[in-house]
Amino acid sequence: MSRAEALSPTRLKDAAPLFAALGDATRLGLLVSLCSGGPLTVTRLSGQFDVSRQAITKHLDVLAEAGLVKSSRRGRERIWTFEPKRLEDAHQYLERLSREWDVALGRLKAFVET
Amino acid sequence: MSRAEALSPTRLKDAAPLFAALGDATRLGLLVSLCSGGPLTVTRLSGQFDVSRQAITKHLDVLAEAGLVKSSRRGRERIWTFEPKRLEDAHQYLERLSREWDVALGRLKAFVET
DNA sequence: TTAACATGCAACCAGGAGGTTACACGTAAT
DNA sequence: ATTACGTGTAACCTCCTGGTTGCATGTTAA
Repeated sequence: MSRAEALSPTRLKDAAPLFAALGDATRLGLLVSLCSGGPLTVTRLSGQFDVSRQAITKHLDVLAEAGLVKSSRRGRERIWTFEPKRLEDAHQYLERLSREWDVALGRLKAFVET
Repeated sequence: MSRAEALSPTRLKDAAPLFAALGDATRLGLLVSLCSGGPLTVTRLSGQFDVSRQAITKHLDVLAEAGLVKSSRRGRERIWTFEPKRLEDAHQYLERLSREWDVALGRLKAFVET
């Protein structure tokens, strides 16, 4: 594995869990809250949604597993914060795909013109 | 709904199904195949994966539902092609999120400096 | 016209995802 | 010291997802 590959997963297949984590309306809502509302606690977050605190905890665990959020304890409460790095990864995956597409289009154009 | 909103869904929540469609390794593989390998038929595609043709069909249906692929009949076979538009949408959703994050950081910085 | 091929459709199955309720436990506030 | 609060854990439920097999149907080729 090269250094470039170590920085962010090379294979597109590795992006699947990341996109899966983004593929839920509640989780996207949580990300937006943490983005714009700053670090928040679980009970605070669950006040903004129609599901129980425990359900929100599960969603946050999924986001944490994907590296999209991070948590830290402070006294009896746990603070959740947004983690922008992995979002950049997802961004790059999409760009890689569309680049591949553009290359294919280029090949097609070259073929047609022959 | 403004014209800009009509072009691509406004609410981030609407992005969930799109990301969910991307959140599966097999489906990402299909997209890559269709991107770089050009339009392909179902049986042709299923040759590249370890699952049955019917399973691949289901995945293609999911991708089509999300607007990521398109299909057309030609004789007895159905040709599947990549559809780059929605990928651009996903791209924009991610950018919107990170922009929101940057704005929040800016607010924090302004607050600290006061 | 028959045989081979590509697809469509339906039934079915196992496991995981998203949700709930109930309760235990540590920490803060009065 | 007691009460209130925030969280963690566990059991449970339902529904969807990803997968299978079997068979029917339409289309091309020999």
